[in-house]
Amino acid sequence: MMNLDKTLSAAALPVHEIVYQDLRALILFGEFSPGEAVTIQGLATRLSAGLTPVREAIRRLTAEGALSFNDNRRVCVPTLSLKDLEDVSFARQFLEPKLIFMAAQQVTAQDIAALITLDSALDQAIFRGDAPMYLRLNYQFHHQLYQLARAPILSALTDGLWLRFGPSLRIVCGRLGTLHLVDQHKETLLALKAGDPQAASDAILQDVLQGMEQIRLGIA
Amino acid sequence: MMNLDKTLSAAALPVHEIVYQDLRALILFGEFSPGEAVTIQGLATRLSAGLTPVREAIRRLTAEGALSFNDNRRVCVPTLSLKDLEDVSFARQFLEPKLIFMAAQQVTAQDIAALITLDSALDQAIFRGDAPMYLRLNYQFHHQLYQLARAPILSALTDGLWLRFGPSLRIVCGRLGTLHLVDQHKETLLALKAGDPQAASDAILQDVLQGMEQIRLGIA
DNA sequence: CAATAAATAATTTGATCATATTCTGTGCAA
DNA sequence: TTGCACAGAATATGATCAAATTATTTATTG
Repeated sequence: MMNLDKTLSAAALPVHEIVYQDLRALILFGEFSPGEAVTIQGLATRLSAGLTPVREAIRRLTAEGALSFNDNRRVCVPTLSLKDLEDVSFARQFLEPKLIFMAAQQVTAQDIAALITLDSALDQAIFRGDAPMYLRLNYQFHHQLYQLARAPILSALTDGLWLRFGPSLRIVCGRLGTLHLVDQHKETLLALKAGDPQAASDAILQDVLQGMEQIRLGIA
Repeated sequence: MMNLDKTLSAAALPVHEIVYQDLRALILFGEFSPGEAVTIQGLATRLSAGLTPVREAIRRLTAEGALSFNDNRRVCVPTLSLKDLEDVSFARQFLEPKLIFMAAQQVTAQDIAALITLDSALDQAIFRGDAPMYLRLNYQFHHQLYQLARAPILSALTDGLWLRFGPSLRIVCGRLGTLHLVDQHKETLLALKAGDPQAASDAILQDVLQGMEQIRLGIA
């Protein structure tokens, strides 16, 4: 008999991959908060998966810093200290401008159009006060820029940082709402259209600094 | 009955942790070369472990970029392209100086003494032409510096980069020997003793640039 | 007939699960 | 306070199935 999954989805991903993505989304956009405990069996039940795939997904996210493996062998979502936030901020401050500089050098009109669409949806989410959607789209906007740089290693490093501050960002948004949020996406897009890598890089740096400052205010 | 492991080793680490460390060492210092395939069952046999712990270790190292997960669902040690090396180099160029700057601000005389011991052993390994030992000690020297910075997130990022260029560095050493190797460890240690964070930071930057250049020459 | 290509069988490897074992912390009793 | 038992959770194994690779055979063509 033919595999239904293959006909419906593109590639029939392994369960451990699906669990990884689901758990990742739960941490970034969902309901897992800093400090919250994560049990293997709980996740297996929740996502209707076996223990082995869940285990694999957890190890992966632990390696990325999205989860922390305690001495008790228990796993939880780490709490970001102010010191940690400074470290993340430092890393983002040079990684993101570099990525966007590289992206700007090879971006196509089509790529820019896609980014503009994304940014419009983002604005609407902010206006509606739809925090979960804002979180998703904001991440997606940045993530898509990373992809355009075609620098897999730097992209992976930068992507990984989102898992560190994601849960805190979510808490901040939940507490303060979305209406006050500002970004430098418009400026970045203008620089991309103008084919000015340096300006795009500068705009993103401002965006990063603003974003990190929001979190600092939120968790302080 | 009492667990023997606990009396002998420090903590009775889980098998998946031991497998992780072993496999990590095999990639960094051992015999796994870029492009080489890694099979779950092969590792399980080799390390006398079950499939699940091996699986977990592999997922962890995949997340760190030490292994790559192909479309075939097979796993192998990735080959570092010149472009990749540039990216790694870029990241190291700002991460390591930052870490060493922070380390220099809180390093103790005891810490410095330990580093000097390490560096002496390193010199001897170079003199003896003992490449495997050189690789281990060189990594350990840097790793120990990272620890002193007390910046877990930045340390983890930087540590992870070694897994990216480790296999290539090993090949280069095997091909060119160790006698021509140079580093800036002495200068770094002097700056640490003098309590001069900026000088230590500068010295490490030179060390990183030299190291990356060695690899570039080796894989070109 | 030789050589290449296609099809098929055999083997290896990966994915997942059910189950047994070990570990950790907690509450209760001495 | 100390020791013990128990519940919840993590750990680890081997069995089973599915997918992919390799080897073998068969077919086809120049």
